[in-house]
Formats: sequence, C-alpha cells, structure tokens
Amino acid sequence: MSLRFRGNETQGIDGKGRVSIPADFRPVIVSGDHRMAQGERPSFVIVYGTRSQNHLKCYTLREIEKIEARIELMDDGSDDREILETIFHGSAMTVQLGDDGRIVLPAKLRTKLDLGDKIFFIAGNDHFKMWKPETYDDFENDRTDALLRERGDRFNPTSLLPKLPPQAAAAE
Amino acid sequence: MSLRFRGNETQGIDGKGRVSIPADFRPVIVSGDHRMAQGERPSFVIVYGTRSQNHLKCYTLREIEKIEARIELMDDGSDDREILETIFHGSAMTVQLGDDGRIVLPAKLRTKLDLGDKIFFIAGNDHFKMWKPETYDDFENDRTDALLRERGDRFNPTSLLPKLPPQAAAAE
DNA sequence: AGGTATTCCATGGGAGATCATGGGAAGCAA
DNA sequence: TTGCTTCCCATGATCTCCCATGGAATACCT
Repeated sequence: MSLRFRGNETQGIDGKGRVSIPADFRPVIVSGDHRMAQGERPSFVIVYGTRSQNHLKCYTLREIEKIEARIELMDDGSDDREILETIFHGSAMTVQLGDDGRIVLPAKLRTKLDLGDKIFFIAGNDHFKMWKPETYDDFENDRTDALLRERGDRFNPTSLLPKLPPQAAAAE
Repeated sequence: MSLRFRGNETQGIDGKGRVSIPADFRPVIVSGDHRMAQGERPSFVIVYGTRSQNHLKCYTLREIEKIEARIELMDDGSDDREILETIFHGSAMTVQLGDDGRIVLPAKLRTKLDLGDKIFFIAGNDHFKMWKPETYDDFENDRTDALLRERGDRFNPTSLLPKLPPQAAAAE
C-alpha cells in the first residue's frame, strides 16, 4: 500500500500565481513519481476538466497512469471513451514542484476557478482537490453537512461502509 | 487477533500542544503500524471529521487501511462515498509518536475541540477517541447513562451481545 | 516489612530544521 | 523594449528533535 493524501489545508496564492503544496502532500507526490530517479523534480497532474468543473483534481503520476490504463480498456471511439479522454487527456496538465515545494498555477486555471489569493486543498482517496475556498464552503462543505444532517442526529457515517469480503478481512 | 485499546485517561496539553498518549495505548499503536520495520516511528491517524464532529477518532494504520479498502468497494462518485472520503481522507491526518510517547496536536484541532490544557482519551474497539473533558461529560457520558436508564434498572448490557457463530467460538 | 534502587512516565525548555511566503535577477517571447 | 516566467536567495514563524527533570510505580534487597 502506497502513501496516501490526507487532510486539508488553505494556502496562499501570491502575485505570481505561486502556491505552496501542503507539506504533507509532498512525500506522496514524490512516491507516486517514477521518473524522479532521473534527477527530475517531482511532478503531478492537474485535471481541470470541462467548463462545469468548479475545482481541480490532482493525481500522482502513478495514479493518472492507472486511470489511463482503464481508459484504454474501453471501446475505441465510443462516446464514453471520448468523454473520458477529453477530461483526462484534453483537460489536464503536468506541473512540477520547485525546490521550495511550490507550483505555479497558470492564469488560465486561476481564472477558471475565479481564485483570489487563497486556495483550499483537500485530500481524496487517490488524489487531492483544489478549490476556491468560498466555492468549497458553499457547495461541498454545506452539502456534506446537509447529507449528514438529513440522516439524523445519531447517524454514524461509518455505518455506510460495506463489509470487506471475508478473505480480505482474514488476510489482515 | 491483534491488541486492542482499553481504558480511559485524562492527559495534559502543554504550551506547544504536546500530548502524551496513554502508555497503555502505545503498544497497540505500534502493533498496528506495518511501516515501523523501516525505522520509522510509530504513527497513527486522527480523523477529525466535518464541522459538527466534536471529538477526534484515532485509528491504527492497519485499521484505517481497512476502512480505506472498504471505501474503495463503493461506487465511484456516489454521495455516500463522497461523504466518507471527505471524512476519512479529507479530514484526517497522520501523526507520529516521538520517542517520549507524545504527539503534537496542531492548533487547528485544539481550536476545533475548544481544548484547554486537558484532553480525555477513551478506548473503542479498533480505535480510541479524544475529547475535551467537559464535552465528553456533557454529551457522551450523559448519553450512555440515558441509554442505559431507558432500558430499565435490571438491564444488563452484556445481554446486547450477539452470540459468536459456533466455529469462531471454538477457534478462540 | 521497611526502605532503597530502578524503571517508566508525564512534562518542560532550547537549538536547529522545515515551511510558507516575499522579492529580485536572469531568461524568454511577443 | 515590455511583459511574463523561471530560478535563486531571504526572512519570520512554526514545528521537530533532543535533552533534562521530577514524580510515581515497581522491583529489589536486607
């Protein structure tokens, strides 16, 4: 099992569009970058997606390659495959971390998210997301809270988890 | 069967946010940490959850990975999965035990729980929880008592336990 | 049993490393 | 040139790591 992204963080964006990647995320990016051995600096992939996507989704090189492999399993020329190729190939970019752990967020993306001088990072399973803080609060945070609330006071999210298949549980 | 957390304890928080993990919990954390072999120090994961969560839930690495594996069984992009990812990936952090058995509780979490200079630990099954002592008294202690009371005077909690399936009971 | 040594534990402080962030100079493109 | 990008250096603030202390609990000795 490889390193995972964990946690969330708000970081500043300076006048040059530079953003510090949260320090906790950096080792994960490094460990997901196979090319590093050749003296390159660690990099990862930002998927900005279609017009309606209001956040950026970031994958390690290893993870994005897994996704690409899954796309290649799909039927050539199918609509579904086209959609995924447009998102993951056509609307994505590779960025490099500087020695100081920062990236430059291109003006195009800052405009797309309507970013000010702050950006919000939050870890997912195999990726992390970057949001305009206000957008996250309005859409995501409130939505999660609402979803939790509508299940009632005593609701324990852990109860949503499916059971592990018996042999996997035993392997532990 | 691995070691389990047991008991409860109130510990101090010093000016730097340092907290001694109860000595009884430490061997359990160590035994749940696979990476230890590589010379790392024992670590575990604190899940602090969404705004409404008024305590911290702490899992060994082994246990959190079980949870992550269960999340991965869920449908990509479903609401339920999003909630769990937000909680277990987006609102969690890995902490390392120092040689002296302490962790640093970041200011962010101390603020979230409104902690003073004391913190209350209580063991669960595969995890332990950390509470602001006063909050625990107000919410949890009272709640458990109330739940017990509403079952009547003679109620014996052990009667809630399901029976072990016969072969598992024998294996023990 | 009484007293003493030893270990483990909780807690505190200081030096050095890491991190977020800012600015200037050098390279590049229009 | 003019504007933009990349690289390098600088600076507080915070966080880590290491060392020190005193107390409690346990083991040990006589």
